[in-house]
Amino acid sequence: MASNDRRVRRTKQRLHEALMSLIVEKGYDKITVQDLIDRADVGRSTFYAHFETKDDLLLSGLERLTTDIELHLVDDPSGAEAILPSLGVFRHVADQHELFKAMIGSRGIDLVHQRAQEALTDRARSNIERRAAAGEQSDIPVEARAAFLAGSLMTFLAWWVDNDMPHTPEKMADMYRRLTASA
Amino acid sequence: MASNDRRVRRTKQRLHEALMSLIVEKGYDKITVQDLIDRADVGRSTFYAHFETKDDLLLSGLERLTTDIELHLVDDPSGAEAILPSLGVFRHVADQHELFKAMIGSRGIDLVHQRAQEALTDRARSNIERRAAAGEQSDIPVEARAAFLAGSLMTFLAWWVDNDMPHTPEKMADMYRRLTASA
Amino acid sequence: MASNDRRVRRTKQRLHEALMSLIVEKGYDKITVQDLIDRADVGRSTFYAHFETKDDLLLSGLERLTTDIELHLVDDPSGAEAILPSLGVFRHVADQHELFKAMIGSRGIDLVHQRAQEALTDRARSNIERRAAAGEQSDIPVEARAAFLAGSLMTFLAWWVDNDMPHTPEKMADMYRRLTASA
Amino acid sequence: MASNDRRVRRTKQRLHEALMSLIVEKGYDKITVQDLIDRADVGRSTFYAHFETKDDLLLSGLERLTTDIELHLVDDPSGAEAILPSLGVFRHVADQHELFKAMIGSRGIDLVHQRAQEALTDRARSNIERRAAAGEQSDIPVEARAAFLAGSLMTFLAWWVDNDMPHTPEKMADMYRRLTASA
DNA sequence: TCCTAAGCGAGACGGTACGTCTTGTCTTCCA
DNA sequence: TGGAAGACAAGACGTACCGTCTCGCTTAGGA
Repeated sequence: MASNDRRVRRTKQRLHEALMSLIVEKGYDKITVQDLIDRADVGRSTFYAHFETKDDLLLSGLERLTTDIELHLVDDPSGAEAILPSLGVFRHVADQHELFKAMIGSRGIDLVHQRAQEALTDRARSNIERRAAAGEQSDIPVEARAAFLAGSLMTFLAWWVDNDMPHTPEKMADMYRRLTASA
Repeated sequence: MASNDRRVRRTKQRLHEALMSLIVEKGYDKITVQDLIDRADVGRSTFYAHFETKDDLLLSGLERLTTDIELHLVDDPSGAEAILPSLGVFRHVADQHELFKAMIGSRGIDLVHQRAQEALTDRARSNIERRAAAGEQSDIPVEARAAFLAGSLMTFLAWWVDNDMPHTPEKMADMYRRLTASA
Repeated sequence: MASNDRRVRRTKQRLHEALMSLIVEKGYDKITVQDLIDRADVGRSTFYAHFETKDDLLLSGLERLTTDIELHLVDDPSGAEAILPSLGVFRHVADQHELFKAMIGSRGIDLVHQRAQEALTDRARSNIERRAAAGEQSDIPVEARAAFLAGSLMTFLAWWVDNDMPHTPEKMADMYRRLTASA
Repeated sequence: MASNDRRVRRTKQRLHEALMSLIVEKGYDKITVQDLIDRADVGRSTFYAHFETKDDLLLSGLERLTTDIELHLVDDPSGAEAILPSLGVFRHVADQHELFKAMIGSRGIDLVHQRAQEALTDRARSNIERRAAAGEQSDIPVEARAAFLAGSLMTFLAWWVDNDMPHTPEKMADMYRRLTASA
């Protein structure tokens, strides 16, 4: 039913918002289902009608996050094409510093880290393969290069938000580009 | 009392062994304190007399791990000096593949990942500073370089054990050296 | 609207039938409102539009039961007048053995037991009073006699259906008459 | 271990006391497990370590009740031997009027009613059989007589406590004896 | 050889969170 | 416009672990 769809969407939305605010406030691990339903003003069974577990709620909200990240993986217009153009990502993360610190910082959420890394790896792999098709060569396996590029970008992002962004997004992106120049 | 020391050491040892075997069997997260004391054949209060929590038991056993890793961070005798000479580490990890997969693989234990990364970062930082004192220069901040080198090595290790070591330690170390040549 | 009245009556009827069949199948206590509306093929809100609770549904259907019982409390034409002429009741219960076992057996439904006992007590009381007006005397209070007669008949009925009617209705009625001869 | 036995016994005792006081205060049906553990100052898991359900707690405490009742089923010293000598029981019930009203009154607890009736039936049956062995005869089956005597006594007790004991125990016992004289 | 204090196993305990279940209310759609 | 469908808030249920605790038994060193 359409009307129910609307109600359902509203309920899920409230739970996602509750989750996000609680992650920033007290950290994902300390959140209980009771916290979530109190904050979202939702019944316990309603929670379990829509999500299997707390992790399920988190993951279902993560698609937006990874989509967002991918949308920001666009080339700096002024520069040469990079395998993982990171400037947009650094800027996006800066915009929601607190949330990203709680999510992908070193004390962040494992699940988020994994998903984000997967998304970056996928993007890196397809870009590498596109270049390979265009004639570029490397004797380092594609998978290893993709993992390396994605992993070091995640590390860089985590280090950056952990230390409350000691450099500008531009400087970070520049350092990342130079450090991975050999890849 | 010497005898008590001996008994205490034996009790702790049994708990550490129980932890390690259970990590490989069912994964750290699924282990309960009850599992540990059953496996170690130890009383519940005895566990809590020696360790505050399951994490505490893990961490107290981790010093050996990080020490081990540091011991293997030695220069390949044949090659030039690297900031993070990784060959020994890849070899060491290969020797205990199952355990390291459960500990530092992408589905591994967060705490271990953090500690290992800290250890690598510390080593990287001090090596960079030693070189700086020797005249080498870089306009990328030491902290960023150290985080990058340690993080990408961890990522590489995780990718390697996740995929059940598709390459030899020598090939991995070579790839790591070349990919980080710009750092 | 007459048509609505008809629909309403039909809905109530279906719920009553669902209740009766479920009582025999799984026992009153285990029945949930969901069971009832599934069986009656009725919406949840429809149930609550007509009945406040499961007990309410039961009670509203009970009037027929007590009326029935009262209709069967008629004198055995061949015998002397009894305060509670039980033969018709035993026969009526025998006709719907399963249902009455689930309703007034010792594992039956409390509410039904209470209502039936009330009905019997009322009848006993008015019969006693009619006799008293006709000159009969007893130094045992009316209320006590009525409670006694009704209660022991209920007990007898319960014992009978619990044990799957080990005697004929005639034998039961005869025993009841003789055991309560002093009352 | 003796010490644990002592602790366990104390815990169970507190739960039984909590149950009894709550039965009088709000009625058995409205009591939740949470009420019980709050009142007894006991942890939730402790409750479930000792009792499967609320009913289990009730039943385990009921043995004392039925034993009590049986102990009071003794002959009135002054009178002739009765199958169910009720005076002691009426007196015992009077002593704990509130509790028994909540337990065996018509709005009482089904489980208790059943158990008490079983206990009375057993006693009646064995007394009847003893008499039969001594030469007494009746053409009414033993089971029917026992059920009748026990059931009518329960009814009488229920009626008495429901109406807040309108007669003395002696009067009640006397009425019961005379009403069941034919049995 | 006995004494005594610590280490220890066993497991009861209070407490917290879980995921499930049922209730009675409320909202929307549809015939 | 009223019944059907079913989402929802509320809250009790029984389970799983946690970290604390009390209790006796063992055990080994010092008297």
